Amino acid sequence: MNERSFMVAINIRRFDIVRLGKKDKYHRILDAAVKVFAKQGFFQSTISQIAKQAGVADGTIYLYFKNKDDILFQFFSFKTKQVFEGFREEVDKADNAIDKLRNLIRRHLYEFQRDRNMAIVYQTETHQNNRLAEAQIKEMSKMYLDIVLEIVEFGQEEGSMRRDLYMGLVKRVIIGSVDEVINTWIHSGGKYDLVSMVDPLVELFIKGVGVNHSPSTE
Amino acid sequence: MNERSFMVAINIRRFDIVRLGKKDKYHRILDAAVKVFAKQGFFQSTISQIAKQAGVADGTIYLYFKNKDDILFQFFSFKTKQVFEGFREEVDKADNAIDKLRNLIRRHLYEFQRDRNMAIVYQTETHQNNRLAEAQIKEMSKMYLDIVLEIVEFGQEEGSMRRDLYMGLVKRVIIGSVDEVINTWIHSGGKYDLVSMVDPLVELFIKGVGVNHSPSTE
Amino acid sequence: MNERSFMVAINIRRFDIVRLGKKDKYHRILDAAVKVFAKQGFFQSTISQIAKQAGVADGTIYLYFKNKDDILFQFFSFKTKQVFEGFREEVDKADNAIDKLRNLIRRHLYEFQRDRNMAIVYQTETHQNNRLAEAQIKEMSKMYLDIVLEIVEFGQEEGSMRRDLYMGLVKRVIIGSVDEVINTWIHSGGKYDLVSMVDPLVELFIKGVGVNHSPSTE
Amino acid sequence: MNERSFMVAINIRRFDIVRLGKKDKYHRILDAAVKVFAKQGFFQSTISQIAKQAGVADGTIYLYFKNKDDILFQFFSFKTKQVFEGFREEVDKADNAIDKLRNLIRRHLYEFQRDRNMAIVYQTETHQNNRLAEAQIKEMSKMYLDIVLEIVEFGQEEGSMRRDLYMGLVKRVIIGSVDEVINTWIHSGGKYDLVSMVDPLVELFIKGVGVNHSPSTE
DNA sequence: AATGAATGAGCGTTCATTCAT
DNA sequence: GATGAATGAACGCTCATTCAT
Repeated sequence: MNERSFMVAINIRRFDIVRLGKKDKYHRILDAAVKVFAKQGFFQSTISQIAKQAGVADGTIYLYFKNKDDILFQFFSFKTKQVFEGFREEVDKADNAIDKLRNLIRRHLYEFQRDRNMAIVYQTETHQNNRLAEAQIKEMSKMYLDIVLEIVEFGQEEGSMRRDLYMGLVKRVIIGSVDEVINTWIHSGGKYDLVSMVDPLVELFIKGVGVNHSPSTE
Repeated sequence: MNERSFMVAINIRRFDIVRLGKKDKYHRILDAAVKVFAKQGFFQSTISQIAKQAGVADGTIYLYFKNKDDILFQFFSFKTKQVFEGFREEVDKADNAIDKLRNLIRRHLYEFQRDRNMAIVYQTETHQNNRLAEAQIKEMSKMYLDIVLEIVEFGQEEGSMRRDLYMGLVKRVIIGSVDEVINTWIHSGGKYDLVSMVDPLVELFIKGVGVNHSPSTE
Repeated sequence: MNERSFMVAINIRRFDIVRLGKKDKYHRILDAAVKVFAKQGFFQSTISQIAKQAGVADGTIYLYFKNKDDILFQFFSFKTKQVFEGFREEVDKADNAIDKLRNLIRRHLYEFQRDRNMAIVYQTETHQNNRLAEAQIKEMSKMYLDIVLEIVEFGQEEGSMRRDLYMGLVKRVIIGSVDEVINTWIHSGGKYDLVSMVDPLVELFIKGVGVNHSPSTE
Repeated sequence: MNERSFMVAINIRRFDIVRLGKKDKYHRILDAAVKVFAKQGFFQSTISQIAKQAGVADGTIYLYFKNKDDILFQFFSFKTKQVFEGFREEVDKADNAIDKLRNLIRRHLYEFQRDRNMAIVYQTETHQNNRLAEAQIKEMSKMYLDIVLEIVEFGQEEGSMRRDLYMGLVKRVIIGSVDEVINTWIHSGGKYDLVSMVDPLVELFIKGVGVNHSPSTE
């Protein structure tokens, strides 16, 4: 008797969810930050610049991020990490080592081409002694290294790759090469198609630059 | 009565004068800066830290460098450039492409292992969108790329390297790989011998990771 | 199809409605504020902390208080003032000066012991050059001083107190002493019973610390 | 021959020492800070205001103080502490308890009258839950309490003070009274002579406000 | 030449207050 | 009324650079 019941009907259209979600502003800021970082580097970027780019007040940023460092941290924790996690499934799609490698690199180039600002920030901050996101970077780096290692070992078992390889070096050659290809693309202004580099790149890894020494021994 | 006179005798021997000469202090500051930059990155380093490390006053730095940026500029202009200029002669010593490549990389690894702080600063700041030393970096980068290009073309003419190579890619694979090998060494704390990586690295470039395809043609 | 409907049933019992009434919320906020001020001081306290402590939203506070300063103002205007107004009747209950003084101080100690947070805020902010609640503080202070003055004059007339007293000083000695007794109690963590201090305190005021010089003159 | 001797005569007049010593600017800033704190309270004061008052740049303050808190800390550590340390010798000058007490309070009032800004800041910040200078404040407070205790015990032994005193209370009455006398003086604008309060104050402590009860016992 | 105290612009961050919902 | 996201002014503090000595 002392109770009253209210029946409340709430209609939420998809549009509203997208437009008003907290996620919305979070991502707007994160994207703005990545854009600013890409242009000027983390330390040269100011909160004011990011806020302006995101179209919010300076203080608003602190509703979504603990501090400036945290923006970079979250970039690596969520934005980049997610990209790297996609690599795994791409590799699993193929059933032989060379295709696996090709899929991995293609996806890598594709994702980085797709979001050039992310690519720039990733390449830049990853080569820094940044204690800020060290754990995240190490984790992603290890994930990538492990996938490559796995692919090469798979190739050795299926007989498509040499058994006398210094694995530590193979990993670095592949990763370093992809890295450098992306860097060159970035510094060129992103003018040409990055993904089309996959096939010649993989071919180089497999066959090397040397001419073929007839029979077998080396 | 309110005045006191102090008589101070100061003896300065020629040796001291020489030891503190301009050339000397310039390098002391530059070395100190590189050490500090290596540890904390350019933007995180302060003039005070550099001055302290060099054993001079803050203001003294401005007698030798225009400003903070100029220190990095001069690092690339003189310290690093000189290292890269040594690469040329190393390449000329060999008379076949593969040895030329081997010599180039060996010298590269040797020099970077020799001065780890330089290696760190080079690797770090080179991957930045640093307008500060952009021209210097591009010049060195081009010099390196040209040497590699030259070597590969030489290899093609002497018949030791394939003619169907996408040269732009070959250059990036070689440079990216060396870069990554150095990076790994740096992050490992410089524990192992970097130079010993040359031979397996060159072998990888030449032969690739794939198994040998029967007869001859490729 | 893009729309979703949520039906939410909310049950609110009369009890809750009553419990959240306006009067109630005002006091909840004021109490919360006093608690927070007591712990951290006025300037170190934030509206957010008060809101959290009161269990309301930040904005809600501005429905009951003009601004942050106003909270302190109202603390002195209503919470503390009311306590001080109770002193008057306590004094009137007694019919001789010494008992009047005893009653005044007992009530003072009792009320401050009863609400330790109020005591802390009162003691702290009262010693500040706070323009915020200056008028209120002066008024209460004057009210207290007047009561003490009245008591002493009463004592002089009834013959229980010396006539050669510097009244301005007597007031300050009494007030300052009570103040200090409360301060000490606060800083001790409020461990012991404050009210039990009345009798020895009044005895000290009356007899002083000196030994009694028999006859009369001194 | 390789050696050269320089004889340098340095004349330093007392004036220069006083005017240029590092101490000079340190004290200028500290005095300025105390002035600003006195007017507006610690939390309401800004570094800019202090710098302006001291006639230096904002940054200069950080050459002499670790941070804003440190200014208050040093105020208590050096400026105020020194004043309190002077109390001891004043007490030792007298040979009976009552004169000791009189000397203590006279010096206290004298020093606080002499530097009104110090007095204000001391009275204000001392009544705050300031974790900033807590240790310093407690130390001074204890020093003062101990001196008073010592004086009263001395008085008891020499027979000039009652033996049936609740010592904890006596200390608080004396300190609280002096405190309040100073507070009143401060809030009056420092118009009248504070030191002249000593004699009537001590007389009150000794004899109390009550009339003399003829014979002896009470 | 060498010093290092002094400067002050500029940044990251906080928080009282507002207002659309 | 109640909310809490958003605001932006204001502050403490840092540090590259200057300049009197």
